[in-house]
Amino acid sequence: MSNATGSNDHAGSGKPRPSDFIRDIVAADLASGKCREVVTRFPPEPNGYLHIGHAKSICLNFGIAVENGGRCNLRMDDTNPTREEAGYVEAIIRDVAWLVEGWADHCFKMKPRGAKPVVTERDGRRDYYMPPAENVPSAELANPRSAVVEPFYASDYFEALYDYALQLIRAGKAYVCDLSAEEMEEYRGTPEKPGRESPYRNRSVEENLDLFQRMRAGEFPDGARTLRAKIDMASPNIWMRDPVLYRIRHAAHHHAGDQWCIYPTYDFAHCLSDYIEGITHSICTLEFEVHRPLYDWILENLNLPRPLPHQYEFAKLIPSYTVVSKRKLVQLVNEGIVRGWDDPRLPTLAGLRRRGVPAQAIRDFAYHIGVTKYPSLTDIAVLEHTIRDDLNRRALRRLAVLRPVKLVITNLPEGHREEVEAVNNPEDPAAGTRRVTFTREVYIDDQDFMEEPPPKYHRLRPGGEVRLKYAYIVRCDEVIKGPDGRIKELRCTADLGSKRGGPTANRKVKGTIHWVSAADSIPAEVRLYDRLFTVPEPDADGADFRQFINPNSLEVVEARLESGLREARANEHYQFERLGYFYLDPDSTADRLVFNRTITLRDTWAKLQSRQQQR
RNA sequence: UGCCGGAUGGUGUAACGGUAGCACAGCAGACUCUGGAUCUGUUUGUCUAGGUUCGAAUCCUAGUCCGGCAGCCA
Repeated sequence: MSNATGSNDHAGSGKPRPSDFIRDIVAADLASGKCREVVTRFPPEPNGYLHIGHAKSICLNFGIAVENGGRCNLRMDDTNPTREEAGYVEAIIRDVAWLVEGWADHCFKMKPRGAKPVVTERDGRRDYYMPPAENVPSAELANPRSAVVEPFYASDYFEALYDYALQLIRAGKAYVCDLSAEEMEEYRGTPEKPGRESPYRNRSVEENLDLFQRMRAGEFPDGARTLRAKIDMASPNIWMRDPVLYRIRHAAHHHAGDQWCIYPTYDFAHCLSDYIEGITHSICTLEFEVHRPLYDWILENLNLPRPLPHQYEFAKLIPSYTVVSKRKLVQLVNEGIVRGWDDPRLPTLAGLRRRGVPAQAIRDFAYHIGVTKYPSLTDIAVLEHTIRDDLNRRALRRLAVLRPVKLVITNLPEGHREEVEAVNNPEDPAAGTRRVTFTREVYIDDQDFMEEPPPKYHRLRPGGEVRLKYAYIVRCDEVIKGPDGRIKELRCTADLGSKRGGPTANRKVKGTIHWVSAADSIPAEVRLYDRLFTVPEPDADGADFRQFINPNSLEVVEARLESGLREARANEHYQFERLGYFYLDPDSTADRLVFNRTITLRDTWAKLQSRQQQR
């Protein structure tokens, strides 16, 4: 098939375009001429924050648009006024724009602010169509309060949906039902037993029309009546047993205001929203598979003039060592187990972003996990790998000491101070070098010295040698302890000829450790994050996931950073050498820096050590 | 036990009747002024039983196991 209009590069990763059963269908539809352009949509309900699971869906929907020169609409699936809030809409726009920026922003579609569907006559049939805004600068797409564009909203189609409901009634395919919720449940039957027809099922068209109009006019209380599709109460598929299309809810809507007291259900609104926007491929998760016959039934019974959208289902992401369900995320936030929706320990896009995870790494993750109909548990190590892989290439290297121990070089004069040259990124020579101040007294990390080290320990020990990165090889002569027995300082002598370019520079020593100048470094708060849960599936078998919370998911240390980090920038990713990747937190102030550890470096020593301990 | 869907190494995925491949994880080694990165090697797999075929992960039959569905949630 042709790539003429699409990118052959997946998600900006340089990897070949992916292939999966949905992309195969899209390619076949294009090849057969079943559709000429590809239009997808990402339809979150604005009642929570987007998370890594949504990222899979976003990458799928936007990816298909990018690869085929199509477009992808961001749509708020907001048909239930009692659950949804405008505040979430802004967060969703921000997260989506962040995730697709630089990759799919040209396919990312919103609509002119305030626009409603265009009404036309086609072949004597009334038609509603909601086109996207054209030529929108990407800054506007990323601005949740843009004056020119806004997302698509299912609630903008309420008038059209009402009209479609009227058409169904007139065709004798929908009726107003007076059964209470409890009665309806009873009439519905069970999966094994067919349901019974409602006594209101055979009302006349005129009576249905009258009643439905009065439902809209607010004549009945919540729950008094519903509009139902007239399909088949004996269907083996529960969703075909005269499903509810409209319910009465005397409640204001976050977007539509207070003009409605009847609201369409998901099943009625979703397929028609897709149609109205000209969606070709409506991609959703597996739990909607059994709804597909209803999706098709509604569209096919409306005599619509344009091509109909089709629904395809894939398995949603289940990541290990975290939870992703809206209810559980809300619980973590509301119970104060984490500090908010953007807590860096959460799998929310806002949390991952704050932690320092690049959007590219999330897109790479989506690429690696693939798309199938098999509901699998995905090892979070795959995400950790794509994060390290991306950050290794781009992060600026800096020196920082998390748990400082003083090291004094006795053969250097009091007040000695010099500058050494340090590499900014060994993966990227263009990143250049910088000067770092080296002094007689430095700090090293307490893990880099042991009085009685285990076998294979390559770092500093009494009488042992180690290289201070970019500076000298030092030998530990003496360990000075305070009255409490804790190490106060390490007294060392340096091999003064061992600096780069010096006569003994090429001497081999087992270990190289990082350091910062005692006098020239700056203090900072560093937040060390670990997985939020201690088990791969914290919510398996209906167990209370809170019992598996990792008590050490956050550790705060008072660190010392090389002084150049005073100018650390937000949005810049840093590697603190030998420690991991770090990212400036918005809690930082002018005189107090706060860093989040995005992720540690791969640590083969730690692995070796834990294996030794297990023996 | 109704309907819909699914099953390939430890995990995730590819192979579209023709050599079971890739990634992550693991293990072993090389290299290294990051125990990082990089490179090399390597352990482990087609749910079961029949059938069709020169040939089956793939097609057929039967079974097993797993997931989803009985909101006026999405």
